[in-house]
Amino acid sequence: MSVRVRFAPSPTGNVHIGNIRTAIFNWLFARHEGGKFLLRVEDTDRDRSTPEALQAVLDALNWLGINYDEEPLYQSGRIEAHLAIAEKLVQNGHAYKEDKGGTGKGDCTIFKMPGKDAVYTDLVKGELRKEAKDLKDFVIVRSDGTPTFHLANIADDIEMRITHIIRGDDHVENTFKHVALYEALGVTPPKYGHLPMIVNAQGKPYSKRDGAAFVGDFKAKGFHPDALFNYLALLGWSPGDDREKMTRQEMIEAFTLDRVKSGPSQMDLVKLTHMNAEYVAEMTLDDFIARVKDVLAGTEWALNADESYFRKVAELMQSRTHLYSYASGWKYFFADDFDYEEKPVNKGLKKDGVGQVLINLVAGLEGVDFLTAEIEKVIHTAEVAAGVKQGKLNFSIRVAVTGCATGAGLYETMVLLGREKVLKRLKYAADNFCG
RNA sequence: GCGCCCAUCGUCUAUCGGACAGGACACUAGGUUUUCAUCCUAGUAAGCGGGGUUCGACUCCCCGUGGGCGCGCCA
Repeated sequence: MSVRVRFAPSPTGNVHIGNIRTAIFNWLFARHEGGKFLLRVEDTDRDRSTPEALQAVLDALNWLGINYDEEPLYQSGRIEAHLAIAEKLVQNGHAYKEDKGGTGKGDCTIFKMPGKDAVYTDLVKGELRKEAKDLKDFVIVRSDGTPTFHLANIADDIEMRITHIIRGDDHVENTFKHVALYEALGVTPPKYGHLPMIVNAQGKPYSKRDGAAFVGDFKAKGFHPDALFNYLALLGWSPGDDREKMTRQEMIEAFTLDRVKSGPSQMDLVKLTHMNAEYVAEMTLDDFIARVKDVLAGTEWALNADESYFRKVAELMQSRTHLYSYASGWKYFFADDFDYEEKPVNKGLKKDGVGQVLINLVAGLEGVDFLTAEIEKVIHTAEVAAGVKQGKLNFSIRVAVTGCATGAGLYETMVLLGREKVLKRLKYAADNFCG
Protein backbone atom coordinates (compact mmCIF):
# COMPACT_ATOMS: atom_id res chain seq x y z
CA MET A 1 0.00 0.00 0.00
CA SER A 2 1.56 3.25 -1.03
CA VAL A 3 1.68 6.13 1.39
CA ARG A 4 -0.77 9.01 1.01
CA VAL A 5 -0.71 11.97 3.37
CA ARG A 6 -2.42 15.33 3.27
CA PHE A 7 -2.16 18.91 4.38
CA ALA A 8 -5.57 20.37 5.16
CA PRO A 9 -5.47 24.13 5.61
CA SER A 10 -8.44 26.43 6.04
CA PRO A 11 -7.97 29.19 3.51
CA THR A 12 -8.07 32.19 5.77
CA GLY A 13 -5.28 34.13 4.10
CA ASN A 14 -2.52 33.35 6.54
CA VAL A 15 -0.60 30.19 7.21
CA HIS A 16 0.60 29.88 10.76
CA ILE A 17 4.14 28.69 11.32
CA GLY A 18 2.89 25.70 13.28
CA ASN A 19 0.66 24.64 10.41
CA ILE A 20 3.36 25.00 7.84
CA ARG A 21 5.66 22.85 9.94
CA THR A 22 2.96 20.21 9.93
CA ALA A 23 2.92 20.51 6.16
CA ILE A 24 6.70 20.16 6.06
CA PHE A 25 6.66 17.00 8.14
CA ASN A 26 3.92 15.51 6.00
CA TRP A 27 5.77 16.43 2.84
CA LEU A 28 9.07 15.04 4.10
CA PHE A 29 7.34 11.84 5.17
CA ALA A 30 5.62 11.41 1.81
CA ARG A 31 8.76 12.07 -0.16
CA HIS A 32 10.79 9.76 2.06
CA GLU A 33 8.28 6.96 1.58
CA GLY A 34 7.89 7.61 -2.10
CA GLY A 35 4.21 8.34 -1.50
CA LYS A 36 1.82 11.17 -2.31
CA PHE A 37 1.44 14.49 -0.55
CA LEU A 38 -2.08 15.79 -1.09
CA LEU A 39 -3.86 19.01 -0.43
CA ARG A 40 -7.34 19.38 0.99
CA VAL A 41 -8.87 22.80 1.18
CA GLU A 42 -11.15 23.04 4.19
CA ASP A 43 -13.24 25.87 2.85
CA THR A 44 -16.55 25.26 4.56
CA ASP A 45 -16.45 28.68 6.20
CA ARG A 46 -17.79 30.49 3.14
CA ASP A 47 -17.27 33.97 4.56
CA ARG A 48 -13.55 33.65 5.13
CA SER A 49 -12.74 31.30 2.29
CA THR A 50 -12.19 33.77 -0.51
CA PRO A 51 -10.19 33.07 -3.66
CA GLU A 52 -7.55 35.51 -2.43
CA ALA A 53 -7.26 33.72 0.88
CA LEU A 54 -6.81 30.41 -0.91
CA GLN A 55 -4.19 31.93 -3.18
CA ALA A 56 -2.25 33.12 -0.13
CA VAL A 57 -2.09 29.57 1.17
CA LEU A 58 -0.99 28.27 -2.22
CA ASP A 59 1.65 31.00 -2.44
CA ALA A 60 3.03 30.07 0.96
CA LEU A 61 3.39 26.43 -0.06
CA ASN A 62 4.93 27.39 -3.35
CA TRP A 63 7.36 29.81 -1.73
CA LEU A 64 8.64 27.06 0.51
CA GLY A 65 8.87 24.58 -2.32
CA ILE A 66 6.24 22.28 -0.86
CA ASN A 67 4.69 20.80 -3.96
CA TYR A 68 1.60 18.64 -3.84
CA ASP A 69 0.40 15.72 -5.92
CA GLU A 70 -2.99 15.35 -7.57
CA GLU A 71 -5.75 17.92 -7.62
CA PRO A 72 -6.69 19.47 -4.28
CA LEU A 73 -9.95 18.30 -2.74
CA TYR A 74 -12.32 21.11 -1.81
CA GLN A 75 -14.28 20.26 1.27
CA SER A 76 -17.10 22.65 0.44
CA GLY A 77 -18.09 20.43 -2.47
CA ARG A 78 -18.49 17.37 -0.32
CA ILE A 79 -21.24 18.25 2.11
CA GLU A 80 -23.71 15.86 0.49
CA ALA A 81 -21.21 13.04 0.80
CA HIS A 82 -20.63 13.87 4.45
CA LEU A 83 -24.32 13.81 5.20
CA ALA A 84 -24.75 10.53 3.36
CA ILE A 85 -22.16 8.97 5.66
CA ALA A 86 -23.96 10.33 8.70
CA GLU A 87 -27.17 8.82 7.41
CA LYS A 88 -25.47 5.48 6.93
CA LEU A 89 -24.25 5.62 10.53
CA VAL A 90 -27.76 6.27 11.75
CA GLN A 91 -29.04 3.29 9.77
CA ASN A 92 -26.24 1.11 11.12
CA GLY A 93 -27.21 2.07 14.60
CA HIS A 94 -23.92 3.84 15.22
CA ALA A 95 -25.52 7.24 15.42
CA TYR A 96 -28.78 8.65 16.67
CA LYS A 97 -30.76 11.86 16.39
CA GLU A 98 -31.62 13.96 19.37
CA ASP A 99 -32.07 17.54 20.49
CA LYS A 100 -28.88 17.51 22.48
CA GLY A 101 -29.23 19.51 25.66
CA GLY A 102 -32.80 20.33 24.84
CA THR A 103 -31.94 23.49 22.96
CA GLY A 104 -35.13 23.53 20.97
CA LYS A 105 -33.11 24.02 17.81
CA GLY A 106 -34.12 20.61 16.60
CA ASP A 107 -32.33 17.28 16.32
CA CYS A 108 -28.67 16.90 15.57
CA THR A 109 -26.97 13.65 14.65
CA ILE A 110 -24.81 12.16 17.35
CA PHE A 111 -22.24 9.43 16.95
CA LYS A 112 -22.45 6.73 19.57
CA MET A 113 -19.07 5.71 20.96
CA PRO A 114 -18.78 1.93 21.15
CA GLY A 115 -18.51 1.90 24.94
CA LYS A 116 -15.22 0.07 25.11
CA ASP A 117 -11.71 1.17 26.02
CA ALA A 118 -9.87 2.62 23.07
CA VAL A 119 -6.25 2.20 22.13
CA TYR A 120 -4.09 3.07 19.17
CA THR A 121 -0.39 3.34 18.49
CA ASP A 122 0.76 6.81 17.70
CA LEU A 123 3.67 7.02 15.29
CA VAL A 124 5.44 9.55 17.47
CA LYS A 125 3.96 9.14 20.92
CA GLY A 126 3.66 5.38 21.09
CA GLU A 127 0.69 3.46 22.48
CA LEU A 128 -2.09 5.70 23.70
CA ARG A 129 -5.18 4.52 25.50
CA LYS A 130 -8.40 5.92 26.80
CA GLU A 131 -10.97 4.38 29.06
CA ALA A 132 -14.53 4.01 27.82
CA LYS A 133 -15.88 6.31 30.53
CA ASP A 134 -13.76 9.16 29.19
CA LEU A 135 -15.11 8.78 25.70
CA LYS A 136 -18.33 10.64 25.08
CA ASP A 137 -20.72 10.58 22.17
CA PHE A 138 -20.30 13.56 19.90
CA VAL A 139 -22.19 15.53 17.29
CA ILE A 140 -21.48 14.77 13.65
CA VAL A 141 -24.29 16.78 12.05
CA ARG A 142 -25.54 19.99 13.62
CA SER A 143 -29.21 20.72 13.97
CA ASP A 144 -28.88 23.16 11.06
CA GLY A 145 -27.88 20.22 8.90
CA THR A 146 -24.19 21.00 8.50
CA PRO A 147 -21.51 18.39 9.15
CA THR A 148 -19.02 18.96 11.95
CA PHE A 149 -15.25 18.81 11.71
CA HIS A 150 -15.05 15.19 12.87
CA LEU A 151 -17.42 13.89 10.22
CA ALA A 152 -16.01 15.95 7.38
CA ASN A 153 -12.48 15.09 8.39
CA ILE A 154 -12.79 11.33 8.31
CA ALA A 155 -15.14 11.34 5.33
CA ASP A 156 -12.61 13.24 3.26
CA ASP A 157 -9.67 11.23 4.50
CA ILE A 158 -11.46 8.09 3.41
CA GLU A 159 -12.29 9.66 0.05
CA MET A 160 -8.64 10.64 -0.45
CA ARG A 161 -7.48 7.21 0.69
CA ILE A 162 -5.17 8.76 3.27
CA THR A 163 -2.87 6.22 4.89
CA HIS A 164 -1.05 8.36 7.45
CA ILE A 165 -2.33 11.37 9.31
CA ILE A 166 0.39 13.60 10.67
CA ARG A 167 -1.11 16.53 12.52
CA GLY A 168 -0.76 18.73 15.58
CA ASP A 169 -0.70 17.53 19.13
CA ASP A 170 -4.02 19.17 19.86
CA HIS A 171 -5.74 16.39 17.93
CA VAL A 172 -4.63 13.42 20.02
CA GLU A 173 -7.89 13.17 21.91
CA ASN A 174 -9.87 13.46 18.69
CA THR A 175 -8.09 10.45 17.35
CA PHE A 176 -10.07 8.10 19.60
CA LYS A 177 -13.26 9.53 18.11
CA HIS A 178 -11.96 9.33 14.59
CA VAL A 179 -10.78 5.75 14.92
CA ALA A 180 -14.20 4.80 16.30
CA LEU A 181 -15.83 6.49 13.30
CA TYR A 182 -13.65 4.53 10.89
CA GLU A 183 -14.51 1.29 12.63
CA ALA A 184 -18.22 2.01 12.61
CA LEU A 185 -17.93 2.52 8.89
CA GLY A 186 -16.02 -0.71 8.45
CA VAL A 187 -12.97 1.07 7.12
CA THR A 188 -9.43 0.40 8.34
CA PRO A 189 -8.22 3.55 10.09
CA PRO A 190 -5.05 5.24 8.92
CA LYS A 191 -1.92 5.46 11.06
CA TYR A 192 -1.66 8.58 13.18
CA GLY A 193 1.32 10.63 14.25
CA HIS A 194 0.96 13.70 16.44
CA LEU A 195 3.44 16.52 16.33
CA PRO A 196 4.33 18.57 19.39
CA MET A 197 3.52 22.23 19.19
CA ILE A 198 5.77 25.21 18.73
CA VAL A 199 5.90 27.45 21.78
CA ASN A 200 7.28 30.87 22.58
CA ALA A 201 9.81 31.89 25.22
CA GLN A 202 7.10 31.66 27.85
CA GLY A 203 6.20 28.14 26.84
CA LYS A 204 2.88 29.28 25.43
CA PRO A 205 1.73 28.48 21.91
CA TYR A 206 3.75 30.56 19.49
CA SER A 207 1.65 33.44 18.21
CA LYS A 208 1.69 36.67 16.33
CA ARG A 209 2.86 38.55 19.40
CA ASP A 210 6.12 36.62 19.43
CA GLY A 211 7.37 38.24 16.26
CA ALA A 212 6.75 36.62 12.93
CA ALA A 213 4.01 34.01 13.14
CA PHE A 214 2.76 33.59 9.60
CA VAL A 215 4.70 32.42 6.59
CA GLY A 216 4.20 35.78 4.92
CA ASP A 217 5.82 37.53 7.88
CA PHE A 218 9.01 35.56 7.38
CA LYS A 219 9.08 36.39 3.72
CA ALA A 220 8.59 40.07 4.51
CA LYS A 221 11.34 40.04 7.08
CA GLY A 222 13.79 38.80 4.48
CA PHE A 223 14.12 35.13 5.30
CA HIS A 224 15.11 32.66 2.63
CA PRO A 225 12.49 29.94 2.18
CA ASP A 226 15.03 27.12 2.26
CA ALA A 227 16.37 28.38 5.58
CA LEU A 228 12.88 28.55 7.09
CA PHE A 229 12.10 25.07 5.80
CA ASN A 230 15.37 23.70 7.16
CA TYR A 231 14.93 25.36 10.54
CA LEU A 232 11.34 24.22 10.93
CA ALA A 233 12.19 20.68 9.92
CA LEU A 234 14.71 20.61 12.75
CA LEU A 235 12.24 21.91 15.30
CA GLY A 236 11.11 18.70 16.91
CA TRP A 237 12.99 16.41 14.58
CA SER A 238 16.64 15.63 14.06
CA PRO A 239 18.45 13.33 11.68
CA GLY A 240 20.13 11.63 14.63
CA ASP A 241 23.57 13.02 13.99
CA ASP A 242 25.05 16.50 14.18
CA ARG A 243 23.87 17.74 10.82
CA GLU A 244 21.86 20.96 10.89
CA LYS A 245 22.18 22.66 7.55
CA MET A 246 20.79 20.05 5.20
CA THR A 247 19.61 19.95 1.64
CA ARG A 248 16.06 18.95 0.79
CA GLN A 249 17.33 15.62 -0.44
CA GLU A 250 19.27 14.94 2.76
CA MET A 251 16.23 15.75 4.85
CA ILE A 252 14.02 13.50 2.74
CA GLU A 253 16.46 10.63 3.08
CA ALA A 254 16.84 11.02 6.83
CA PHE A 255 13.24 11.73 7.76
CA THR A 256 11.39 9.20 9.90
CA LEU A 257 8.59 9.81 12.36
CA ASP A 258 10.20 7.80 15.12
CA ARG A 259 12.84 10.50 15.34
CA VAL A 260 10.27 13.17 16.07
CA LYS A 261 10.40 14.43 19.64
CA SER A 262 7.14 14.38 21.57
CA GLY A 263 7.56 17.44 23.77
CA PRO A 264 6.99 21.01 22.59
CA SER A 265 9.85 23.06 21.13
CA GLN A 266 10.57 26.71 21.48
CA MET A 267 10.98 28.84 18.40
CA ASP A 268 14.29 30.71 18.32
CA LEU A 269 14.31 33.54 15.80
CA VAL A 270 17.99 34.22 16.48
CA LYS A 271 19.01 30.74 15.48
CA LEU A 272 16.74 30.88 12.46
CA THR A 273 18.47 34.12 11.46
CA HIS A 274 21.85 32.47 11.80
CA MET A 275 20.77 29.61 9.59
CA ASN A 276 19.40 32.11 7.12
CA ALA A 277 22.77 33.86 7.02
CA GLU A 278 24.39 30.56 6.11
CA TYR A 279 22.02 30.09 3.21
CA VAL A 280 22.54 33.64 2.03
CA ALA A 281 26.31 33.44 2.26
CA GLU A 282 26.54 30.41 0.07
CA MET A 283 24.12 31.27 -2.70
CA THR A 284 25.30 32.56 -6.06
CA LEU A 285 25.72 36.30 -6.48
CA ASP A 286 23.08 36.38 -9.19
CA ASP A 287 20.56 34.64 -7.00
CA PHE A 288 21.44 36.91 -4.11
CA ILE A 289 20.96 40.02 -6.23
CA ALA A 290 17.60 38.83 -7.47
CA ARG A 291 16.36 38.14 -3.93
CA VAL A 292 17.64 41.42 -2.60
CA LYS A 293 16.06 43.37 -5.43
CA ASP A 294 12.80 41.69 -4.61
CA VAL A 295 12.99 43.06 -1.09
CA LEU A 296 14.05 46.46 -2.36
CA ALA A 297 11.27 46.69 -4.91
CA GLY A 298 9.76 50.14 -4.71
CA THR A 299 12.87 51.67 -3.18
CA GLU A 300 13.92 54.51 -5.44
CA TRP A 301 17.66 54.50 -4.85
CA ALA A 302 17.78 50.79 -5.59
CA LEU A 303 15.62 51.02 -8.71
CA ASN A 304 17.76 53.78 -10.16
CA ALA A 305 21.04 52.12 -9.34
CA ASP A 306 23.56 51.26 -12.02
CA GLU A 307 23.54 47.50 -12.67
CA SER A 308 27.24 46.83 -12.39
CA TYR A 309 27.63 49.12 -9.42
CA PHE A 310 24.76 47.40 -7.62
CA ARG A 311 26.44 44.11 -8.34
CA LYS A 312 29.66 45.27 -6.72
CA VAL A 313 27.82 46.45 -3.63
CA ALA A 314 25.95 43.16 -3.39
CA GLU A 315 29.19 41.23 -3.72
CA LEU A 316 30.76 43.24 -0.93
CA MET A 317 27.76 42.86 1.37
CA GLN A 318 26.56 39.32 0.73
CA SER A 319 28.50 37.58 3.48
CA ARG A 320 27.21 40.03 6.05
CA THR A 321 23.60 39.96 4.97
CA HIS A 322 21.82 37.77 7.48
CA LEU A 323 18.41 38.72 6.16
CA TYR A 324 17.54 40.17 2.77
CA SER A 325 15.88 43.04 4.52
CA TYR A 326 19.29 44.23 5.71
CA ALA A 327 19.74 45.54 2.18
CA SER A 328 17.46 48.44 3.00
CA GLY A 329 20.47 49.79 4.90
CA TRP A 330 22.61 49.96 1.76
CA LYS A 331 21.33 53.36 0.83
CA TYR A 332 24.62 55.14 1.58
CA PHE A 333 26.19 53.36 -1.36
CA PHE A 334 23.71 54.91 -3.74
CA ALA A 335 22.49 58.21 -2.43
CA ASP A 336 23.77 61.06 -0.34
CA ASP A 337 20.60 61.64 1.62
CA PHE A 338 20.99 58.56 3.80
CA ASP A 339 20.42 58.75 7.53
CA TYR A 340 23.20 59.12 10.03
CA GLU A 341 22.49 56.92 13.02
CA GLU A 342 22.49 58.86 16.23
CA LYS A 343 24.51 56.57 18.46
CA PRO A 344 27.46 56.03 16.15
CA VAL A 345 27.54 59.75 15.41
CA ASN A 346 27.74 60.56 19.10
CA LYS A 347 30.36 57.96 19.69
CA GLY A 348 32.51 58.45 16.63
CA LEU A 349 32.17 62.04 15.56
CA LYS A 350 31.20 64.24 18.48
CA LYS A 351 34.57 64.17 20.10
CA ASP A 352 37.20 66.84 20.37
CA GLY A 353 39.63 66.93 17.51
CA VAL A 354 37.81 64.49 15.25
CA GLY A 355 36.66 67.24 12.91
CA GLN A 356 40.18 68.47 12.31
CA VAL A 357 41.47 64.96 11.74
CA LEU A 358 38.79 64.37 9.12
CA ILE A 359 39.69 67.61 7.37
CA ASN A 360 43.34 66.64 7.35
CA LEU A 361 42.32 63.32 5.90
CA VAL A 362 40.56 65.03 3.01
CA ALA A 363 43.78 66.69 2.07
CA GLY A 364 45.67 63.42 2.31
CA LEU A 365 43.17 61.48 0.21
CA GLU A 366 43.12 64.06 -2.54
CA GLY A 367 46.62 63.28 -3.67
CA VAL A 368 46.70 59.48 -3.85
CA ASP A 369 45.41 56.70 -6.06
CA PHE A 370 42.04 55.77 -4.60
CA LEU A 371 42.90 52.16 -3.77
CA THR A 372 42.67 50.24 -0.52
CA ALA A 373 46.42 50.13 0.13
CA GLU A 374 46.84 53.85 -0.53
CA ILE A 375 43.83 54.79 1.56
CA GLU A 376 45.14 52.67 4.39
CA LYS A 377 48.49 54.47 4.28
CA VAL A 378 46.90 57.88 4.39
CA ILE A 379 44.74 56.90 7.35
CA HIS A 380 47.72 55.51 9.21
CA THR A 381 49.64 58.67 8.61
CA ALA A 382 46.71 60.65 9.95
CA GLU A 383 46.61 58.45 13.01
CA VAL A 384 50.28 59.00 13.70
CA ALA A 385 49.85 62.74 13.28
CA ALA A 386 46.88 62.74 15.64
CA GLY A 387 48.73 60.57 18.11
CA VAL A 388 46.10 57.83 18.21
CA LYS A 389 46.52 54.09 17.99
CA GLN A 390 46.38 52.39 14.63
CA GLY A 391 42.82 51.57 13.69
CA LYS A 392 41.33 54.01 16.18
CA LEU A 393 40.18 56.36 13.48
CA ASN A 394 38.37 53.78 11.43
CA PHE A 395 35.17 53.98 13.38
CA SER A 396 34.91 57.75 13.02
CA ILE A 397 35.65 57.57 9.33
CA ARG A 398 33.11 54.83 8.84
CA VAL A 399 30.42 56.85 10.55
CA ALA A 400 31.34 59.95 8.56
CA VAL A 401 31.19 58.09 5.26
CA THR A 402 28.31 55.64 5.81
CA GLY A 403 26.37 56.90 8.80
CA CYS A 404 26.52 53.43 10.31
CA ALA A 405 28.58 51.72 12.96
CA THR A 406 29.04 48.55 10.99
CA GLY A 407 29.48 47.44 7.43
CA ALA A 408 31.90 45.80 5.04
CA GLY A 409 35.63 46.47 5.08
CA LEU A 410 36.10 50.21 5.40
CA TYR A 411 38.71 50.62 2.69
CA GLU A 412 36.78 48.50 0.23
CA THR A 413 33.68 50.48 1.02
CA MET A 414 35.53 53.74 0.40
CA VAL A 415 36.96 52.54 -2.89
CA LEU A 416 33.55 51.46 -4.08
CA LEU A 417 32.03 54.78 -3.05
CA GLY A 418 34.75 56.66 -4.93
CA ARG A 419 36.88 59.61 -3.97
CA GLU A 420 34.32 62.26 -4.70
CA LYS A 421 31.63 60.94 -2.39
CA VAL A 422 34.08 60.04 0.35
CA LEU A 423 35.67 63.49 0.46
CA LYS A 424 32.30 65.19 0.35
CA ARG A 425 31.00 63.13 3.27
CA LEU A 426 34.17 63.61 5.29
CA LYS A 427 33.77 67.36 4.99
CA TYR A 428 30.07 67.18 5.63
CA ALA A 429 30.58 65.19 8.80
CA ALA A 430 33.35 67.49 10.01
CA ASP A 431 31.16 70.53 9.46
CA ASN A 432 27.90 69.18 10.79
CA PHE A 433 28.65 66.73 13.53
CA CYS A 434 32.05 67.51 14.96
CA GLY A 435 32.47 70.11 17.62
C1' G B 1 -11.62 19.43 38.58
C1' C B 2 -10.93 14.89 35.42
C1' G B 3 -8.08 12.48 31.45
C1' C B 4 -3.78 12.12 28.32
C1' C B 5 1.18 13.62 27.07
C1' C B 6 6.06 15.63 28.06
C1' A B 7 10.76 16.69 31.06
C1' U B 8 19.27 16.79 28.85
C1' C B 9 23.31 23.42 28.75
C1' G B 10 19.40 29.96 28.45
C1' U B 11 17.43 27.78 23.40
C1' C B 12 17.27 23.67 19.40
C1' U B 13 19.04 18.88 20.02
C1' A B 14 22.50 13.85 20.17
C1' U B 15 22.59 9.66 23.56
C1' C B 16 17.95 4.17 22.21
C1' G B 17 22.00 0.59 30.38
C1' G B 18 28.30 0.93 29.98
C1' A B 19 34.66 5.57 28.79
C1' C B 20 35.52 13.31 30.14
C1' A B 21 26.86 13.58 28.36
C1' G B 22 28.46 15.37 21.92
C1' G B 23 26.93 19.30 18.30
C1' A B 24 24.50 24.04 16.99
C1' C B 25 22.52 29.08 18.33
C1' A B 26 23.41 32.69 22.01
C1' C B 27 27.11 34.47 25.43
C1' U B 28 32.42 35.46 27.08
C1' A B 29 37.72 35.88 25.84
C1' G B 30 41.33 35.99 22.10
C1' G B 31 42.94 36.07 16.77
C1' U B 32 42.43 37.63 11.57
C1' U B 33 49.62 43.28 12.66
C1' U B 34 41.95 48.28 9.82
C1' U B 35 36.65 48.65 11.19
C1' C B 36 32.82 44.69 10.97
C1' A B 37 27.19 41.99 10.80
C1' U B 38 32.02 37.73 7.77
C1' C B 39 35.92 34.12 9.19
C1' C B 40 39.17 31.22 12.91
C1' U B 41 40.39 29.51 18.04
C1' A B 42 39.22 28.78 23.08
C1' G B 43 35.90 28.97 27.23
C1' U B 44 31.31 29.16 30.52
C1' A B 45 26.85 26.13 30.54
C1' A B 46 22.58 20.46 31.24
C1' G B 47 20.31 15.05 32.80
C1' C B 48 13.64 18.68 37.82
C1' G B 49 13.36 16.15 43.01
C1' G B 50 12.75 11.44 45.70
C1' G B 51 12.51 6.29 45.70
C1' G B 52 13.41 1.68 43.35
C1' U B 53 15.37 -2.31 39.32
C1' U B 54 20.67 -3.38 37.94
C1' C B 55 27.42 -4.99 38.62
C1' G B 56 26.15 -0.21 36.39
C1' A B 57 20.82 4.58 34.80
C1' C B 58 20.20 10.63 31.53
C1' U B 59 18.38 6.05 29.54
C1' C B 60 13.74 1.12 32.64
C1' C B 61 9.61 1.34 36.82
C1' C B 62 6.87 4.17 40.79
C1' C B 63 5.77 8.79 43.45
C1' G B 64 6.18 13.98 43.58
C1' U B 65 6.97 18.69 41.02
C1' G B 66 6.71 21.59 36.72
C1' G B 67 4.80 22.41 31.81
C1' G B 68 1.59 21.29 27.57
C1' C B 69 -2.91 19.44 25.39
C1' G B 70 -7.95 17.88 25.69
C1' C B 71 -12.81 17.74 28.11
C1' G B 72 -18.33 22.43 22.35
C1' C B 73 -24.31 21.64 17.82
C1' C B 74 -15.17 25.29 17.16
C1' A B 75 -11.84 23.36 14.02
